Amino acid sequence: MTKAERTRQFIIEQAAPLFNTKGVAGTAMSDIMEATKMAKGGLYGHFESKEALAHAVVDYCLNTLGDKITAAVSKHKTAKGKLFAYLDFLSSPENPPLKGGCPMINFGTEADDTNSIINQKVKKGMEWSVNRITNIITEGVGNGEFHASWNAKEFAIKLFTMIEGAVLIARVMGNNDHLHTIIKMLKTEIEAQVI
Amino acid sequence: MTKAERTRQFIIEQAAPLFNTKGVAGTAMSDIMEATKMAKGGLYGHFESKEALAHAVVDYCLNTLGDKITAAVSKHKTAKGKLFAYLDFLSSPENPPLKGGCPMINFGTEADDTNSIINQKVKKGMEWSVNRITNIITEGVGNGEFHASWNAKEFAIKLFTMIEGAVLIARVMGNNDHLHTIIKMLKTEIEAQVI
DNA sequence: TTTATTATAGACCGTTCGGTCTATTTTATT
DNA sequence: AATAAAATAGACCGAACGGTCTATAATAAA
Repeated sequence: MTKAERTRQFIIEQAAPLFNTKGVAGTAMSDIMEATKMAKGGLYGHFESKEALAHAVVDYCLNTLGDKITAAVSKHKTAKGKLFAYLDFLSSPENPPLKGGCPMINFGTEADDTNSIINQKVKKGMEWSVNRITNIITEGVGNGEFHASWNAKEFAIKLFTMIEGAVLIARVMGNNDHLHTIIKMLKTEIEAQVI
Repeated sequence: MTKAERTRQFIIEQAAPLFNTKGVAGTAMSDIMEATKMAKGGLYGHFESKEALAHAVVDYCLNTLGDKITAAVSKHKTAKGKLFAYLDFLSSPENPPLKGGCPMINFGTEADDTNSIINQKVKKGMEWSVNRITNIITEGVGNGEFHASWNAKEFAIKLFTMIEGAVLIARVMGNNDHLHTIIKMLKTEIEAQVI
């Protein structure tokens, strides 16, 4: 890793929480100068525009989140264990994977009507998430852990939808009461499919 | 309604789709000047700041949405009919209640970390929404339409969470496939509680 | 119709925006 | 240690930002 690559990565990491909390439009390059303690020329030597930096930050946030989920999930061997780990991972926003909350919600909401490149990135992230959950369930059905009649894709959509909705609501409400309620319900539904 | 009141309302209505699609930070007063065909002085005669206009717009969006839902729901007499009307109302974003999507998602996401006044407004809107759904279910349980064992509050939270999640995902994905799946599932769950 | 009041246009203000450019420093190569 | 290359600081730029102010125009009251 060259110095340039390290500095580039450093900028992304410092900028990520700013973009994720204040939005792309709400974050100024001067904010990032302050966070990195770098001058303007230094930043623009690594990114040709604020837009380009925003793209790198979105990629970084999405990848970081995915990696952390993978780490949490892959600790378990059973499909049920993996699904529960996925849910538990999200239910402890005291130790949040990323400052500012879920980047799919934040960047997705800001970009949907105004920035097709970021919108596409988030879309891919969402598809990837649903597919990951679907695969875990399919696996569990395949090895006899869950009832064969369980519609993996449909429940994956339901789970992902409920999680995203609950995380959004938790952020706005400023507490995790509903989030915990939702996760409890999802766990009950999963449990009901265990043979 | 005085002229000033009418003009003020006109500005809010023209500004609402802008704030709701591009965000508060992403919308400039010059955008609103263009939309209203008014000069800067005209706008600032009715609102002391962009922030004050944003507050009025958030109130307007939330109230408009609430009114339209009320209108759709109150056409029906049974609790099941009301719940279905609520779901159907949201499942036709071809005829959206508001350009830019759900204002609770849009303003809630932008404001959660940066604007406590708007955050509070959205929070109230969410609590109002959950209460409204809870009341419909409680009513249905009370008049023997639904099973007495149904936990109204819990299902209301679940319904609202799934709807918000699904609307968010529909916006990012650019289609309503998952939204329809979710609504179908919710209708099935409601149906299962009908006596 | 005159008069008092209100609403509006648009020039203007200081600040901040994203972005450029060059001189200088730091790093890597030999 | 000398040199070539890369990285950085910060002055600078024009445009756009939110906001003010005053002269004028439209409205309402008499």
